[in-house]
Amino acid sequence: MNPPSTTQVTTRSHSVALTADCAIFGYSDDSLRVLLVRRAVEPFKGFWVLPGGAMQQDETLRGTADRLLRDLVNVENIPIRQVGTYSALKRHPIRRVVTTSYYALVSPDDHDPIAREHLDQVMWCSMDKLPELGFDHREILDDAYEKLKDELRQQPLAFHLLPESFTLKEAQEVYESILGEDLDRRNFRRKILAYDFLINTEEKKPGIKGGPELYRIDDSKLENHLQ
Amino acid sequence: MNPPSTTQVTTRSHSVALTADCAIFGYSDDSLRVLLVRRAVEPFKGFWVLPGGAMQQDETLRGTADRLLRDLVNVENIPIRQVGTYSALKRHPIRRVVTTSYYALVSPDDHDPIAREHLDQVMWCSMDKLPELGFDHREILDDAYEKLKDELRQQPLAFHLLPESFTLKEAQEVYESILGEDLDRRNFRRKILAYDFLINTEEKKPGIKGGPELYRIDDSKLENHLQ
DNA sequence: CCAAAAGTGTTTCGGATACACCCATGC
DNA sequence: GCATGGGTGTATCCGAAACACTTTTGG
Repeated sequence: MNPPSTTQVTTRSHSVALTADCAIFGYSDDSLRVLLVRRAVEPFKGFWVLPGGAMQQDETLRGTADRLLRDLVNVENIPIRQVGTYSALKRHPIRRVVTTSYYALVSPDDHDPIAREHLDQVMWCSMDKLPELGFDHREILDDAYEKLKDELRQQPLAFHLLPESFTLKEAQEVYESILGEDLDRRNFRRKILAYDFLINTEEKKPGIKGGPELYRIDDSKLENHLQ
Repeated sequence: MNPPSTTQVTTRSHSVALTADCAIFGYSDDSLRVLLVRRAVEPFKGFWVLPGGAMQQDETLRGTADRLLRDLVNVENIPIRQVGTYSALKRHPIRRVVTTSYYALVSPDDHDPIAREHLDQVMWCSMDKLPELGFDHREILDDAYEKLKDELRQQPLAFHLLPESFTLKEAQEVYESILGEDLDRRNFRRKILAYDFLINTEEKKPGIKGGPELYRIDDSKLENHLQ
């Protein structure tokens, strides 16, 4: 049995690299998607992976994740949550890399830019059709997706995946594709209309039979429901 | 906007130390307790902190946490969960230390040994009477406690805090002190007896009016309910 | 005008809560 | 024997789930 000296940092750092990896979720073309990037160098050259980067000296891990989001999708102040930290010995085949993962939710209003420039190196990949991922990113992504599902059941997060105005049907479809289950239309409407952050714009979405009403979010009120 | 090169580990490690800190919870003398150790060196010399240690070269963070538990309370194979990773720039005043926190639940059958030897450096501190903690350990402990509460509401974790045999009243008291609310006796009994992992030992606990029945856990069945 | 989708209310069910009496034991 | 705590069953409440018809619009 050791004395409490175990509480000190007694050992040298073995040049462990610290990184942040980010599962950036979006919703488009009727499916939940995650942003993947293609590795340009070994190891796992040519594999798709979650975007990630090394934590800089003057940065927190959260700061690293924020920076990735700025660089890749040019957004700030969107919901982002820490998921977990992965430290298996051989998760990176060459050197010791410990990574902390986050997930983030971006609206389709924001996630166009990058797609045009690096079509061959970046993709919004449907969660139904994931390729093999490099490193342990499949496990990291699965954990992030599970956490997203857990949180969505407890708070109305999914609206961050919708454009500025949307129909309730569209909101329901986002919920359904994240949770992977069908929801009753009337129960769903009742439930989310019970919140006070949905504003009926009094406009109707053209081009769709039935003439569905468009809603938008009162951001300041939505914040009361988060966390 | 950066190209996907952000996905590579391009920067040098700045000798960031990686540690694991552990909120080890136990239940004794009618209250939920957490194991604290007293810092023997600067910074925060003399302050109480959560037990923690540096991740070794051949170790995962989880391995570090397991080692702490072996050294401090001499237990293995008890429930342990990762809570979060803390990377604020000045959380350690001298060097950069990033820590990943865990919480663990130990039974009173296990948590005697250390207390005798290092009475002045280790204590099982009631969660109601926490001293000021060094570093950001108060925040880490609060987060761990919140996570414990969340998980307890969803799965029957608290039995790991009880001795081998116990009365339902004792189990209820553990639940009540973790959740911080009073529970109805009959509803509580109904709920946990509905699980199949409680075995009535047919013995009664002596020395208590009413002659309460003693129960024990069928570990293999309990496992079905965890995670 | 007809097909497709949107909008709306009520009933039912199940789990959680509230609650009161009898029984066993310690002193 | 009496005070204290243990053990048990039922009525109620509330949120979730199930369910069908009318209205609006596009073609």
